[in-house]
Amino acid sequence: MSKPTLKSVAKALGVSTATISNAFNRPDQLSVALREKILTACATLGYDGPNKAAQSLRKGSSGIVAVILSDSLEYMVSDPVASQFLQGVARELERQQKHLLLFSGNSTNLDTITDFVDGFICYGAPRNLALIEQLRHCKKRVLTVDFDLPGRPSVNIDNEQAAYDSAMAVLKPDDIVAVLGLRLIDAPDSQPVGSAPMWDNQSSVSHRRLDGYQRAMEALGLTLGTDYLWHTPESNQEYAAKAAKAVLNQVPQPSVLLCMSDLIALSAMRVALQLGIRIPEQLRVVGFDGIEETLRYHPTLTSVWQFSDRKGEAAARAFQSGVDSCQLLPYELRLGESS
Amino acid sequence: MSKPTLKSVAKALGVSTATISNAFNRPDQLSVALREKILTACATLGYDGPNKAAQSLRKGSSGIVAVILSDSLEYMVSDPVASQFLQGVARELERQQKHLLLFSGNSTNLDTITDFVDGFICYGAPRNLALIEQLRHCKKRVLTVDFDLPGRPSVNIDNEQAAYDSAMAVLKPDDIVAVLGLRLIDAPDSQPVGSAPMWDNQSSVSHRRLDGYQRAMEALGLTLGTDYLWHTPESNQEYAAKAAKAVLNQVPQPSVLLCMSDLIALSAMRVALQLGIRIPEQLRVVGFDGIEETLRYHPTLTSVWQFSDRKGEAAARAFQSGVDSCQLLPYELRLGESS
DNA sequence: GCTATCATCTTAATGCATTAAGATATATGA
DNA sequence: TCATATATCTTAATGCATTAAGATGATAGC
Repeated sequence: MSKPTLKSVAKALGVSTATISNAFNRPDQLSVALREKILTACATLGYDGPNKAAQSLRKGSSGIVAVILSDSLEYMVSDPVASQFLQGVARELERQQKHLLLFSGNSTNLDTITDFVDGFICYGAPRNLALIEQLRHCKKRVLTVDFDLPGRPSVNIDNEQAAYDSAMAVLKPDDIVAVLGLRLIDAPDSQPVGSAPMWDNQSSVSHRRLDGYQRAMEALGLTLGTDYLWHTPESNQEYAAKAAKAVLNQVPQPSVLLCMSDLIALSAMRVALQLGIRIPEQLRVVGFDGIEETLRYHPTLTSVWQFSDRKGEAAARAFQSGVDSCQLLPYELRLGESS
Repeated sequence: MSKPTLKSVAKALGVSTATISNAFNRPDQLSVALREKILTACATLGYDGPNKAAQSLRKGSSGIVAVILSDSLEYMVSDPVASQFLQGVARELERQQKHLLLFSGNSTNLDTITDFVDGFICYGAPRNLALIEQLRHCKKRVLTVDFDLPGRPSVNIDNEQAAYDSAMAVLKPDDIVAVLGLRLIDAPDSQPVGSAPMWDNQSSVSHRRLDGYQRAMEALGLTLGTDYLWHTPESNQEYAAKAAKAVLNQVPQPSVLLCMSDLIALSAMRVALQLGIRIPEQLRVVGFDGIEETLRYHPTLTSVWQFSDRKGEAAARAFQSGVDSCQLLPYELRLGESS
């Protein structure tokens, strides 16, 4: 005996397939008695409802939402900001009774899964540029987070303004400023951005934040020295430490470190302490993101809290809603002992 | 104009649908010239290959493999052992050109996705017992890791033997032994297992490891005191610290701590040092898993390395192979400064 | 008693593709 | 030259279900 299908069940009961389908999908379309009968029959026959793949083919939607992570799964999962975001998405999707398909931004090909999903929530610009092209032309719903795709809805915070706010809260007129963690393309190690920068053409959040930092500096008549702006390939301990070490050994020594993430800021503070630099007396540090770990660390970090989990929820909701607007979420500047 | 389909493309070119299908799936079934023509026509028409959902329906396989995590996504992602495993699975699946669908062990219902996937790789016993029942009767391929399901293939290490080995390498005839991290069901906080234990009926790895620890103790004529065996709900800092504190304050004080994970062991060592207990002079500690963090910590930990990433790869390979055997992977006992 | 309405069920078209088996035409070998 | 093999393409059955529109009989209203 082969697997039971709508058809086989219908035949077994001597009713039409439409009726069986209705028994599962539109109970008001048939009598209660018959429905009961059908349902019990299904149970004994081992039929557990309409095949979802066929359903998806017919209805044109599967209930699966793909989340495209900018980098590899492994990296994303280890980054507290990203995994918070993921948790938020997962939570909201669960509410909607939908499913989450994780997709790496390193992948080359979207259309292995496009047909299975209702659309894509794209978190950050995918590492693989080909993916961006594919997302542009994708026929399914696409919502971006932390980066923009022309004509697509997005969820973000005002990175420029937030960076400006945090810098303004910390900077003084005679500061020497360094910025850590600008994200360049195809630069595999930490390095100074230099005078001929390989600008990231994807308008990543780090560039928006840099804009904000620089606006604040201009407001105070400060300039950013060439070797005081560093790229890091990822927000991790080692890359950040390398950049921090280099920058803190510059002459003159920076008095303020504006960082693109809390992880980078934490790492930089550790380096500073190792170098015997006192925080905040000799060096003030500003982070970005707002992660729990900064609360347990001393000195606590001045940072922009963007509540990534809520961002995840908002993204999943916006995806579901079908609205095509670009949503800006609130952020919160929290002053810590580091400034 | 609606979306192009196999049919519409066929009509546009004046050939049969079979030919179009063959152009994509079986190039040897048609002339090179026609194939070229079809492919370019598809490009201009905006048809990018057969719909995968329909394909999956027809072929009966989708190329998507679901990984069921024992706990919530959030927890799994924060546990280095689990996320290592995940990385391994992701890596191997990528090689196979398959896709990874992450599924939480807290979920209640499998059949929302069953029809979309080729099967399940189940990592640890799902928190939600209903899932286990569903996996038992699941018609798709199911492979388990770190726990067993009758009649299903599995990938694991010999937890009992590994635990035995590590304990034998550390224990001395007059030791006072404590065991930390047995996993009970439905016990939400750290607690002594006590004399009337709520045994975990799922043959979790922690029980196998306990078996090994106890076999080693018996071999040396040692017994495990009632309050020297503690449950923790998860392998995290707080739960572990609570258990460790309690156990280390027992009289007589334990001289050996056999832990169910490295995370627990690390946490226990921190507690011990805080209590002024010297390691390994006054207390020897044994972990389980083998995680990078233990290498950076001093004293380094004696532990069983089970190489979770390789386990992930092995699982994905075994899943793909279709073989129904229960595979035991090698482990490695590494002695550290903690013993 | 007759028609309009309603509840209940069926028919049949449809979604998008795969694939075994059949149909042509062309090339091959003796 | 004729029969056979080969290359190339088509037919039609199939996978599993949804859903608008039609059929049937029962109920209600007048």
